Amino acid sequence: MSPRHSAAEAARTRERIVRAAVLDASLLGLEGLTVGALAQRLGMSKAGLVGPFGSRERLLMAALDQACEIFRAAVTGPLEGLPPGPERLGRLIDGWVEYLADCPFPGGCFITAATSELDGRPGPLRDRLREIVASNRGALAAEVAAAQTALPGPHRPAAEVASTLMGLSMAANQEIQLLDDPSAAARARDAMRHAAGLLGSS
Amino acid sequence: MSPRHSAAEAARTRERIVRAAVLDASLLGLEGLTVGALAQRLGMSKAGLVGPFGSRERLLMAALDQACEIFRAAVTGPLEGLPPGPERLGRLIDGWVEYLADCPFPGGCFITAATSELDGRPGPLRDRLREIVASNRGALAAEVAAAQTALPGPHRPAAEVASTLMGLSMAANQEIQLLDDPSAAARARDAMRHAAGLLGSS
DNA sequence: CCTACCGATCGGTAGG
DNA sequence: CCTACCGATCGGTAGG
Repeated sequence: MSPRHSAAEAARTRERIVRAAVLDASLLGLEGLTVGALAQRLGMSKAGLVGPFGSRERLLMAALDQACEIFRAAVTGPLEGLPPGPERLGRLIDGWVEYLADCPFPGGCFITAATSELDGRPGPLRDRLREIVASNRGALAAEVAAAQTALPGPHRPAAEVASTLMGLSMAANQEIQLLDDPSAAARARDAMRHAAGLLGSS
Repeated sequence: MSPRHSAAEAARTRERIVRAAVLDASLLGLEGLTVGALAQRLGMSKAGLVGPFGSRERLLMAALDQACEIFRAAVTGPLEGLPPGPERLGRLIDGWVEYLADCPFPGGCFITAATSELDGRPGPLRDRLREIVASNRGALAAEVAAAQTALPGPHRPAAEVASTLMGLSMAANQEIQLLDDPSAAARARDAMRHAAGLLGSS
């Protein structure tokens, strides 16, 4: 006979809380998330909500990690098995733009928003985000470098192309989330493919 | 004989409050600014701090407008009198990168941070920010189009180049504020000049 | 997982 | 511009 509260049940509760925390933090920011409001929305007490994490800050950390996981599942997950090269980089760009245009986060790219919110606030959350962003940037520069070896030169420095692609994703996010510009996604796709060297010079 | 509290004195007080509010909001976000903490830092009462504005939200609006003014004074102000064209666009890029590298806001570009914070929160602050960003984007696209007429073609669409420049500024801001990357400014300058068509294809 | 509570702080206002 | 106060809410904890 299983206990009233099995470990699997506790894990499900935890996951349910984290999922709701990600949605709240996407709209209100990590700092704007309050345990009282989140508990009320889930029909739980504040103690029951924070309990599985120990503190609000560790709940925020779990939400940040979950957001990173959602990003990876949407953008880089579908590339698994494809060999590095122009084809893979092109698909990465398409998936990235699709992620921005039909975003799993209601408030737009979670990582971009967290960057602006946390970059001036020293602490564990900022440290973790810095790791996440540095890792994503490094992986992106490697994708660019791999594609360049199969494309005719000369090439821009891979780090510069990676910066351009990161920036274009942030610009598209702003155009979609703040400016409600319906042409943002198509423009971002063209600009990113061009910056990556995947389009002719025409 | 002047009254104890002249209009000029009131204006100075107001300006002093707005200046401090911009600094606080740059580090904590507009939502993170609290009138109690700001009043204590200025040695004032909460009522005295909010009084000249009527409410906290109108103080935030004044801070947003002031931040926009600071950005313009730093980046587009020095271009006054220069005719549109490649020379002017190049100087704009240089001033923009300099603004990001040696930023008048302690937490990095105020407008970029406000975008991420406000884009999911309907209200007067979001509406005002949207006007500011749309205006800046439009002016930038016009600068690009003017420069292109004096440069050998073919050209990328001006709106696409404007998106790329906006994005590169955001990427550089992230690299400077979150990643502490000392090569960010030089890379951003090269990438922006290249995106603007101001560099050869070498 | 809950109730019940802690001290602190929130934005705002009355009255001067 | 101040003091003194309002009701509401904050994150957290004790005890079960």
